[in-house]
Amino acid sequence: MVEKYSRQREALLKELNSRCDHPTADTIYLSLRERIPNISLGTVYRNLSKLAESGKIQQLHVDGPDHFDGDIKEHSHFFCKKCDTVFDVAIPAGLRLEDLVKQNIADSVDKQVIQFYGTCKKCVSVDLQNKKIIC
Amino acid sequence: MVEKYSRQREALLKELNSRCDHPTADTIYLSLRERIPNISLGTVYRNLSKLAESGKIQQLHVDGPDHFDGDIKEHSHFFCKKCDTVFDVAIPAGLRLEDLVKQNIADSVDKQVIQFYGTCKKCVSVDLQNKKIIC
DNA sequence: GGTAGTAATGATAATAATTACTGATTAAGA
DNA sequence: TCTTAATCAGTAATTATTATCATTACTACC
Repeated sequence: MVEKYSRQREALLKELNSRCDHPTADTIYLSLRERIPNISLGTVYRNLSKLAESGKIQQLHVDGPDHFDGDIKEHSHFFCKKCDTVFDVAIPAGLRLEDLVKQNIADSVDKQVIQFYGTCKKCVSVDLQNKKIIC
Repeated sequence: MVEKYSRQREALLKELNSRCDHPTADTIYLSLRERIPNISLGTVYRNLSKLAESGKIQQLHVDGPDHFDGDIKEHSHFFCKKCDTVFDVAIPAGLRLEDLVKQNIADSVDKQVIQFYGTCKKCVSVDLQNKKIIC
């Protein structure tokens, strides 16, 4: 399936790259409707998934609806539980993570979550086995 | 609101502490129904929220439904995108994070997410201001 | 430029996950 | 034992997200 240009997807990416907050799908939808009045929420979700899957944006799973980030450099986030704002945090190597956030953004840190996504060794070996059986 | 003992909440916590996977609310619900046949899914959600809020368990926001972890020590997780399994990862200080996961669990790491939760400086200063006005 | 093929769209329905409501039950202290 | 308030089961409602489908609009080729 060859990806085809679409005005909506382009606007979505531009919107996400031009703002420094970390909007939800709905926030982006409301924002885009000013320029593309009849854009549909489904189109926003569809393209956000597509952009996230191809690595052009980041999708952040948090309390409540997902947030999206146009900055794809590896970096951390600080979520304020009170005002629901998402802050960017750049982590220099060799620094205690929590201290860093506290320097500029956080008054207090309750919780720190580190997550990895990828493919586990078991799944890869199952793939190899299946290959053997088929070929 | 004084917290009152409940058989259901106790069973929930025990269940979560006795298993080493990271079940979803629904998985826990199905499991508990064997011992408490008429427990309701609402009760499971209500108590999971309560336990997570009071820090007795961890709630993991990921692709798809949330997962829960009875282990509240600070540690990382590895999510296999293929089999949807959640692995625990202990991170010794001073080690490159990604390398560690790759040692035992991961064949490949596509994405690493680091998240902080807490209260930002702005919110705290707003709180102070409000206090001034009221008192 | 015309047109065939197909990805993408808007509108809406459907699903999944979670939360809220309600009247009954039960723990816990007086 | 009596009272009160937290908790429950059952169910309805809400929220976030995904699927469906008929129509639109990119793209490649003539």
